[in-house]
Amino acid sequence: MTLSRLLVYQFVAKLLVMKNTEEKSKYHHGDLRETLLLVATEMLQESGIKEVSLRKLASRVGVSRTAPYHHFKDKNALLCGIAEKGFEQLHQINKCGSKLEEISVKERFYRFIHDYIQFANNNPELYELMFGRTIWKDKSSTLELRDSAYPCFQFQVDMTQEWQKQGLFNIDDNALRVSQILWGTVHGIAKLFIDGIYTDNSKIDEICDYAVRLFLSNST
Amino acid sequence: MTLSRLLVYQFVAKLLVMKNTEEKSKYHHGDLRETLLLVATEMLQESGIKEVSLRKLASRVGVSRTAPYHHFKDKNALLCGIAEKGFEQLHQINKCGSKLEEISVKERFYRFIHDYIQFANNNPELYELMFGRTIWKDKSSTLELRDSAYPCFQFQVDMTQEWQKQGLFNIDDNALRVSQILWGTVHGIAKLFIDGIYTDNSKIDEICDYAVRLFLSNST
DNA sequence: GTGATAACTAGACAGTGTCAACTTTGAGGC
DNA sequence: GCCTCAAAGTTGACACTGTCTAGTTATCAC
Repeated sequence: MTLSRLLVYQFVAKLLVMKNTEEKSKYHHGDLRETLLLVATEMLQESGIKEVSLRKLASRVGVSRTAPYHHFKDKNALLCGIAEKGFEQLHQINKCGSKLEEISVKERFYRFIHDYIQFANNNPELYELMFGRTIWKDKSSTLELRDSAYPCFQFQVDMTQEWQKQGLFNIDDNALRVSQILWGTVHGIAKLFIDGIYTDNSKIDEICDYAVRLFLSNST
Repeated sequence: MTLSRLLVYQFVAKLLVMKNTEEKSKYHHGDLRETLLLVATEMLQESGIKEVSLRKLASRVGVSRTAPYHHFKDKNALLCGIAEKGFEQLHQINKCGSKLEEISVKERFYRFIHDYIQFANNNPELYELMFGRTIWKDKSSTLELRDSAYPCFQFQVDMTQEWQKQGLFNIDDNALRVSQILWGTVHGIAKLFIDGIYTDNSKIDEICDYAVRLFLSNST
C-alpha cells in the first residue's frame, strides 16, 4: 500500500520533471527518496556502514545536507529503508530455492543453507545491517521494515514445516523451534564469516556440507 | 557487583596514589589504564556501545579528554581491551562447564550450549563487542585481543574432540568443522536474541533443548 | 491567479575521535 | 639531594557527525 503510493508518486514526479524541458530546474529532485536509498546502498556495499553518513550521501546525490530529512525521519529510517530491500532480496532467494522440484529434499535443504550463507557473504555490509541491533534493538525498526522482514522470517518456518513433512525432521517437533535452530545456525555461520572471525571463504561449501550432515545424519 | 568491584578497585588505586600523604597531587592518576577499562565496561553494559565515547569516559573517570590516548592508541584499542577481558570470562565459563564430571556427556553438551547463550544474554553489549566486526574486520584487532580470543576459540575445538571421543559425534569427522557448526549455532542463536530478533527470553531453555535434540538425535 | 504545502536550503548546536603543542610530575643516574 | 628526561596529563584546534529551526522555492488543488 505504501509501496504502491510510492510508485505512483515516483511516476508522477518523473513526469513532472520531464514536463517541459529536460533541463528543468533541479530545485526539486523528482525522485530523491529512491535515489537516496540507491546511493546509500552503494556507499554501504562499497565502504561499510561506518562510511555512510547523511551528509556525504547528500553531497554525493547533489542535494543539501538536510534534504534527506524530508523523506526519512532520521538516519535510522533511511537504514531501515535499505534493509527493507535486503529482506525482499533474501526472501526471493529463499523462494527460488524451495521451488526446485527436480532435486531431492535433502539437496534443497543443502541449497537453502548454502544460498543463505552465500547471500550474506556476497552482501556482507547489507546483511550486517539487516540483522544488526542498530535497526532492531530498542524498537527502532520501522513499521515498513517489519512488514518486509516478517514474511521472510515466516517463510523459513514454512520451509521447515515442509522439510518435516518430507521426513528430514521429526514431524512431531515444533516447527518454529526447529526453524529457530536452523536459522540460528546459518545466521551464526554467516555472521562469523562476514565479521572476520571465520576467514577462509574457500571453506564455505565444506562447512555447509557438515551442517547438513550434522542435522540429517539420522534421517532418510 | 561490577560496580562494587569497580569502587573497591578505584579505592585501592587511590590508596596507592596516596601512599604517603592523603592529599597527594592527583595529576597522575596512578592506574588510569585499568580504571578506564573498568569504567568503559560499565558504560558499555549500562547503555550500549553507542554511548561509549572517549570524552564521556574521560570525564567520568575525572581526567581530561585526551588522557586515555596515553594508554590506548585509539578508541579501537580501548574496545579491544574490553573485549579481551570478555574472552577471558567466556573461556572460564567454558572450562568450568567441561569439568563437571558428575553429569553425563550429553548433559555437559547441553550445559555448554545453555551457558554460552546465557553468557551472551547476560552481557549483550559485551558479547556484541567481542564478536562484532568493529574490532575484527579490517585487521583492526589488537595482538593482545587475539592472544586472549584464540585460546577461547581453540577450546571449543578441544571440547568437540572430547565429545567425539565420548560418542556424541562421529569420531571420523573433522573436529574443526564440527566445532564450527556447533559454535555457529550457539553464536547465531545468541546473536538473534541479543540483537532483538528473537524476543522471548523465557524460551531460551526450550530452544537449547531443541538444539541438543537436533544435533544428537542419532547418537546414544 | 492564489493560497497551501511539499521539497529543498542555510545556519546553528552539541556531539564525536584525534592530532599537536604545552605543562606537570615522579623516577633514576649522578 | 639535585637534574634530567620520559611518562602522564592538559588545553586548543580541526574536521567530522546527526539533527533542529527558520527561511526559500516550486508545484498542486482550487
